[in-house]
Amino acid sequence: MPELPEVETTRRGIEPYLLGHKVHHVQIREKRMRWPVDDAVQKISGHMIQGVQRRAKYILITCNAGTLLLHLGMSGSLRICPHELALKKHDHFIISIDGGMEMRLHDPRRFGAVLWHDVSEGSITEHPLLRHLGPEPLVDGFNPDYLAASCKGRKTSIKQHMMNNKVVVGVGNIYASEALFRSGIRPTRKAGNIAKTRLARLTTEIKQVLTESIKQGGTTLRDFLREDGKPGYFKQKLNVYDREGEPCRQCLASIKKTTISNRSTYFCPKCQT
DNA sequence: TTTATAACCTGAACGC
DNA sequence: TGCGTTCAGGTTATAA
Repeated sequence: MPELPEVETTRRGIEPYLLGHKVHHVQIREKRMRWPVDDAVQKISGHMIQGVQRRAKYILITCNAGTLLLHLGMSGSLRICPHELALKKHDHFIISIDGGMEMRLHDPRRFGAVLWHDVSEGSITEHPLLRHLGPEPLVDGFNPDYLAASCKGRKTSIKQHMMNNKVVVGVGNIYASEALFRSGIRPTRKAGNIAKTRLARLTTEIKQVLTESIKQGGTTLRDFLREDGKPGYFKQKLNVYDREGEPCRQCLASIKKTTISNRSTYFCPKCQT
């Protein structure tokens, strides 16, 4: 569910409550997540939080004992709230901070993850889940030359290619469709069969759509809420995602829906070739 | 090596 | 109302 803008919105929301604050208590209410939650995550307890960062869709909460890795999966959200607020079903993991506040991970589908990377295990960038990730989409390393090189000889669809975390991180199902629409590229087109000028455009549009969405606080489709429980406002800006049968905002043609590797994919049959 | 598919899980929406 | 079916924003492990 949450894509990069949602995760970044969440990160920015929780950072002021965590950074420089001491963790008083850690509560694991449900161990059955993507991977079993190890008791080692308790090690953050008693430490002052020194960093709240993001890598791909992982949120990294660092103290001098190690780093807590959080992933929101498809249905996860983080919320900052006072200790007294009643717990909800699917509040699986809780960090109590000084001042009576808590950060709660709520994740009905439990595709999310809560992991501990101890300082003794070396740099967090060498964590098995992070080590092989491609570049962040908003950095200079993700550019037309890089994307063109990555596409060369690839027979898979451009949409699948851009959703591959080894190519570039953080581009999920919504923004893949949106960036391809803005670029005029049909999602089913083979990655290795697209002119470099068009890939250059795609590079720009990926950066653009993600940046715009972050400014709007992410996309709320069903259950994404920001750290303060409010929705994001980017949905109103979507051109194709979840708009099957509705008129294209550019040419009025009916938006089509197809399936690429079991994921719903939306495009305009006239604007995207 | 690359690509496609199955699997993880709950809940909302829909049709009958 | 109730039941069954389908679908959902992600990622890894396994198979082809």
